[in-house]
Amino acid sequence: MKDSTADNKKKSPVEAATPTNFIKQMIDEDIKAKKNEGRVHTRFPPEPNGYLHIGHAKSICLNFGLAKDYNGLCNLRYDDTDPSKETMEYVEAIKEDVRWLGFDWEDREYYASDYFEQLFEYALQLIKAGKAYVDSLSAEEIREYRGTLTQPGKNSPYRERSIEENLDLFERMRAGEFKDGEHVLRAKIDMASPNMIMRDPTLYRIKHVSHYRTGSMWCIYPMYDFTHCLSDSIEGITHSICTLEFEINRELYDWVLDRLDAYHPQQIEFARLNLSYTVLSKRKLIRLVQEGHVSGWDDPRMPTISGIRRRGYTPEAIRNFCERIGVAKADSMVDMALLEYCLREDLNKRAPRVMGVLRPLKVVIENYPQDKEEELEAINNPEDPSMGTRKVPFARVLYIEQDDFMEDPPKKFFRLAPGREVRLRYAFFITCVDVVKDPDSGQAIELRCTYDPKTRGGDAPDGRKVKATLHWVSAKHAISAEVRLYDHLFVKDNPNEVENGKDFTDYINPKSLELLKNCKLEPSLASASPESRFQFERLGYFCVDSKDSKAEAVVFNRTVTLRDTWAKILKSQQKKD
RNA sequence: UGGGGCGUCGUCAAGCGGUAAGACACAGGAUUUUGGUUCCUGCAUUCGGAGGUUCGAAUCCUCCCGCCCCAGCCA
Repeated sequence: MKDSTADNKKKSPVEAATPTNFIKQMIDEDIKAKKNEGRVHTRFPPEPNGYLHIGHAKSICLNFGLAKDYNGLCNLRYDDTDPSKETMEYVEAIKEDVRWLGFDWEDREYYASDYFEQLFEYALQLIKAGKAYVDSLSAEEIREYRGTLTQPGKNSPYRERSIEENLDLFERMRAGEFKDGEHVLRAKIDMASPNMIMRDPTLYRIKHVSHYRTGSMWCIYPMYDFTHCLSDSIEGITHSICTLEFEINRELYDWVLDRLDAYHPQQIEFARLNLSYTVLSKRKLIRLVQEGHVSGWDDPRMPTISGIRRRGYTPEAIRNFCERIGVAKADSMVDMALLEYCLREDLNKRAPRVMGVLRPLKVVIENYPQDKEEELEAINNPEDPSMGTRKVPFARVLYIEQDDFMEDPPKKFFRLAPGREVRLRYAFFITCVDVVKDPDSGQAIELRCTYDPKTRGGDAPDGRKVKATLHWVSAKHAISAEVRLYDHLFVKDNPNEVENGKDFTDYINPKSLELLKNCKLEPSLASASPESRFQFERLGYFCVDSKDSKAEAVVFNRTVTLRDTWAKILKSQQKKD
């Protein structure tokens, strides 16, 4: 019953609808209540101080996705208020990543730094309303005055300065009359608030640092809590979606907007993504890069968008993953296996199949004529007949995978072994008649086989069956390539959980990268362009490395293996022993 | 020991007072020229725990337990 009707049934609009979540429910209610005239306007607000990672992808998909679902808009806004950490390099990288993921902010590319003048005006307003003051305590003193989680703080001796004095001091802060740290502008709220955030939070600090966009225009910079809510307000954002750790900041978000009588967006918090076998905190990712545990932000083992892209992931797979994991408020750790499932699902449909031998074992077909060669027809993608076929050259000397031969095979191994017949995919049945071994190691270095010319294409006219089909490549025609095998960056499912005296870097997987130098690939791959993806049959999905691959020295990255039930059988058998 | 949040299958996650969706993972089986794909089948008498309200509770109330976040002039 596998007709198109059944397929259509499966993808009926109801079932294909993106899953609901608590944010959509809130928006639905807002729309019903005619809030914001039914408008939906979100924003993705990265700080350009690092590269985007898969956790950001969740936020990007959420924000842009909501805008799309509700016929609204989503802005790209850089939250660039700390000039000591932010650079143009990051701005560019972020744009490239968001675009690659498939989202478009059109002309709405904004920067908090563009609002500095307006923000300054707002600060003046706050001072005039008696809601902010210039504090001249040192950073350490401010910390002491703040109190603790269980004890209230105490008021700064500068808290009651006159409005005039505050105005004067704040203007002079801007004018550069003071050194870093000499004064700060603080909101006058409540030093005894049970919410630490509300104990007269700092609004502006002096930093004689050049900003990557505003240069030396400013020497005072607004803090996040002051900037973010007002930036949202200025842009007419309706729903300001952020992660859970900002939940306590919402009180301040609302406070600022209320004091200033500004348009008031709704902040909504959701749980950030955690993924098993990797880390997703900027601090940790930056360490991996700086300490050389990886080759850079775009190392294919990194959970960064650029790393994942270089690894060979598709934007479709990532978007699908973000949809499947859902949006909620409970802390969660998503299984990497789900991401890999989404990837395979996508690649299975679109990646052309090809044959490549990673660890070559020479095979000589004894009864195949010395100088003969022929071309066999291979299907490019059994999942998609429209992708057509190609010719693969066959000759007397071939390579097969070392793993596909065992001299003394265990029970369930049904690949090649002495005396056994198997199929070479799209080619012939071959039988192993002899094994040439290295005299020192005893390792098989060459297999002598015979082939059955009547099985050309892979079917025996007499109907006999073989239990295995192997991939192979003609020695004479093969191209050599470097292949990089990647595995989880960490051996621990949650590397954030560190045992006493250890560091998360202690859990880095020593085998996260395996370099294979002398792989043999079918000749059609010689012209593969950078970033193009293939399925190496029976092995996994691979892509041409975007940085290191050259026409004369091809480099492939293994994106992900195929599901491997044989490996599972081996593992469970090993466990039994 | 202050405040804010959160606890539904191994992992995500629906559920919104009418008797536990779905996905991944896992385990079987079928089909297969990829030990791939696809297709079947199984997988929470129970929702952190204990009471209570109700004809009826994962959903409402009370208490308890556990986990996360906050003491940056970071975001």
